[in-house]
Amino acid sequence: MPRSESNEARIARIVERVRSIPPGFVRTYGDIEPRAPRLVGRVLATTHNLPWHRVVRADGTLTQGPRQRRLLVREGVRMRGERVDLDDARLPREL
DNA sequence: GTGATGACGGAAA
DNA sequence: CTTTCCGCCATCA
Repeated sequence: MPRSESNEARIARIVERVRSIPPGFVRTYGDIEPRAPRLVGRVLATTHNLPWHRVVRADGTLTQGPRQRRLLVREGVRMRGERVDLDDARLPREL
């Protein structure tokens, strides 16, 4: 089966979804791109000017350690120990 | 072309 | 709670 969607379109969609996360909230890699969460990581690592700290793992743990934690806390995101309280800060998936 | 890798997810033990 | 294993998709050596 050929790709039903170009790579650029997929990347653009990921970037858009990351950009649309408001301060004080987060989304998980899986919520952004269910079929390719690792691709989201690649985009965050290679694309500048993105609120990268608002993207966390599915279980609320952080990918970028203390640095990321500090930015989230500063925005008012509630934490449960070392992880984000997803019940409070997680946004619904986009349809 | 093949195989390893990564800012992941989820199930199983 | 932890570790292990496999699926996922684009990149890169």
